[in-house]
Amino acid sequence: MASITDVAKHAGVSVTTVSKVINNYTDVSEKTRKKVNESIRLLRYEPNVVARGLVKKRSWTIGILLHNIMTNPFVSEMMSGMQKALASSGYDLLHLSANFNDPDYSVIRHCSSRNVDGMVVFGIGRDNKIPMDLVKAELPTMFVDTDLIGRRAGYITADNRNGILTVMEHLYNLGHRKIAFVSGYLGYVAGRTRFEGYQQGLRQFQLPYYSNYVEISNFDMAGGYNAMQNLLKLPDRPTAVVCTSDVMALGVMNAVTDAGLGVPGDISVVGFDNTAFASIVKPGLTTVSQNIFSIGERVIHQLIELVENPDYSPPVLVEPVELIIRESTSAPR
Amino acid sequence: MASITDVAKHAGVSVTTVSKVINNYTDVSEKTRKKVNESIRLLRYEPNVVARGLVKKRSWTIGILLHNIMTNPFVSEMMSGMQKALASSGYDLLHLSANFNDPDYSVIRHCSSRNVDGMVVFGIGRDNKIPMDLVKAELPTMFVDTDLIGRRAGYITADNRNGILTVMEHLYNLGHRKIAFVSGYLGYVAGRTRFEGYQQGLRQFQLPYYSNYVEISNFDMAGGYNAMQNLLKLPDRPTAVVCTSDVMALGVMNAVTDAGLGVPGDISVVGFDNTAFASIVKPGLTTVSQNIFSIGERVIHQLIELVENPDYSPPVLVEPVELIIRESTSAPR
DNA sequence: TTGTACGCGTTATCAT
DNA sequence: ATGATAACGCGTACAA
Repeated sequence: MASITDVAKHAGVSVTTVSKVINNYTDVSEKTRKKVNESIRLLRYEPNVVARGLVKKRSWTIGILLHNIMTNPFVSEMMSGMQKALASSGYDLLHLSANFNDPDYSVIRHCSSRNVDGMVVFGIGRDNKIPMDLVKAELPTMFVDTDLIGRRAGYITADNRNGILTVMEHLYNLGHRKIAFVSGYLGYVAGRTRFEGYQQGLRQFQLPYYSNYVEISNFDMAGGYNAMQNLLKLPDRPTAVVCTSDVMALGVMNAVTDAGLGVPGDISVVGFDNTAFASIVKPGLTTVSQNIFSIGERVIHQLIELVENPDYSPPVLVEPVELIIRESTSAPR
Repeated sequence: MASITDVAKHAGVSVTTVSKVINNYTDVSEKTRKKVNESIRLLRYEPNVVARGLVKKRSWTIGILLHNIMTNPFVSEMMSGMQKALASSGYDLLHLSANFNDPDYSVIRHCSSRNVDGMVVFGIGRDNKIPMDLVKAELPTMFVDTDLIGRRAGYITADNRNGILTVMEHLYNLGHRKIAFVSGYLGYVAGRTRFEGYQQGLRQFQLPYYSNYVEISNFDMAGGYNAMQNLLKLPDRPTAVVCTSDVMALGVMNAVTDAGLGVPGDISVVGFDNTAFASIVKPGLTTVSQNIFSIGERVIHQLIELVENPDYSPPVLVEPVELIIRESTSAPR
C-alpha cells in the first residue's frame, strides 16, 4: 500500500503538503490540491490510521467489553445497532480480548496500550472492578445496564420500571388483584428497577405487598418452573404472574400446564424482553419489548460525542419500552 | 501512561535495553533485566501496541466482517468461541465498520490502513466482491460458511452434508419412504451442501427423487409455512419433512397443525441448527446441532496460525454435527 | 553486554 | 502557499 511519501513524490510536492490536502487545510492552492488528489487516486492511497494515531494519541477505535455473551439474547441485536451507528463514522469497534479470570488484568493498561478512544461496557456489573477503573481513569465510557456515572462516563438502560408498571396496569385493568413477581437475581440494575416497578405498581393500584408472591430464582426456564411450583402451593395462589424475562415466563407457563391448569384461563403470565420465543410459543406470550437495536445505536452516538467533545456531559439515557399484548393474559376467572 | 523512555530513565539504562528486556532478548544481563522489570512494574508500564505496530507493520488485531448480524442466530455463540480463543492470545478483534452499500468501499484499504493482521468473514457470500478482494490481496483470511480458498485464505463450515445424511438415515430407519426437503435459497454453501446431503441420502437408500418434494422458500417461519402448504396439496403427500433450519421447521409444524394433522403422528418434521427454540417448542424438534462455539474457536486458532506462519497452508475445515432426536419424528402411520 | 542512530507513516510547528 | 524538521513510541542493525 502506497504511503504518504509515495504520494508526495508522485505529485512532486512535500509530504507536508500531502498531509495538508488530506486534512483539508486551507493554506494550499487549488492547483496543488488537485494534483495531490489525483496522485492519491492513482496510487489508491489510504492514510495509515496507526501512524496517525501515534502522533494524535488516538485510534478512532471504540473498545467494547462483553461478558457472558452467550447467555444474553441481545448481543447480536445490540451489535447491529452499534454497527449501524458506526458505519461511515470513521470509528471501528475493538472487541477487547480480556481474560476476566486474570486478577491483574487491567482495562486501563489495555486501552492505553491500544490508544482506545472510548469504551462500551455490557454485561459487567459493579461486582467487577473494571467499571470503576474506567470511571476513575476518566476514559470516555458508556455502560449498558449498569447505573454508573463519572466525569466522562454515562449509561443507558431500558425503562424497566415503566415496563413493569405498564404490565401491572394491564393486569389490573383486566381485573387481576393477586399478582406475583418472578425474577432472577436482583443485584443488577435491570432486576432491581423491574422490582421497583412491581412495588410501585402495587402501591399505585393500592394492592397489598405479599412477600410470598415474590419469587427470586435462577434467570432461566428451570428457575421460572421452580418459582411457579412454589407459587402454586400457596393457599391463596395468584391469578397473574409477572416475570422479568421471557425464558422464566416459559418455565412458569410449563409449570402451570404441568399442574393441570391453563394459561391464561387459570393464570395469566407476562414475560419481559420480547425475544423470538414470545411470538412462537403457544399461547403467545404477553411481554415487554425493549428496543435493543436503538440502545446499540444510541450508545455509539453518545460515546462518539463524549470522545470528540471533552466538555460533553455524560448522559444517563432511559430507552422507552413497549407492552406487547398476546394471548397469555386475560381476565381472571 | 508511562512510555518506554520513562522506564529507561527510571532504570538508568537506554531505551534499547528496555526494549530488549520486553522482547526477551538474550543479550542482556540478569542484573539489568531485573532492574528494568522492576521499573516496568513500578511505573505500571505497558508497551504501546500502536507504536510497535507502526514499526513491525502489524497490529495484533484480527479484523472481522459480519453481515446481517441480526438474522443469524449464531453470532453470539460464534463470538463467544472466538473470545475464548482470543483470550490471552495477545490479539484483539477489530469489528470493521463497513458500509456495505458504498460501492467504493475497499476492505483491503480498510485493513491496510489499520494494519489488520488477518480477517474473519462471516455471512458474506461470493455474490459480494469482498471475499475475492481478500483472496487476491493474499491477506490471511478465514471464511465461515463460504467455500473460498486462496494462497492465504481458507474456510470452515459445519458438516451440512453429513448432517442431512444422518437425518435421512434416521427417517429411513423409522420407516419413512416419502421424504420432502424444505430449504431457503440454495446460493450459499450451507444451503447447497444440505441439498446435496438430501440427494445423496435418497440415492443411498434407493429412494426416488421427486422435484415436487423439494420446496425452496424464504428462510423463516412464513417460508416454512408456505412450503408445507404446497406439500400438503400434493396427491401423494410426504410422511416426513426435512428442513434446513429450525425456524422453517416451526413454520412447517404450524402448517401441519393448522391443516388438522399432527406432528409426528401424520408427518415427522426435522429442523437444523438446534437453536433454543428446538427444545422449547412442543413437540420438541428433532434437529441437527452444529457446534458454532467450536467453529468460532477454530477460526481464530487457524487464523492466528496463518498470520504468524507465512508457510502455513490455509485449512478447509468441516466441523462435525450431531443429530438431536426429540419428539417431532416417529414412525409413519 | 549495552547504547547510538535510524526508520516506521503521520501530524504540528515554524520558517521561508 | 510550501516545505524542512521534529516528534509520537517503539524495534533493530550496527557500533562500541
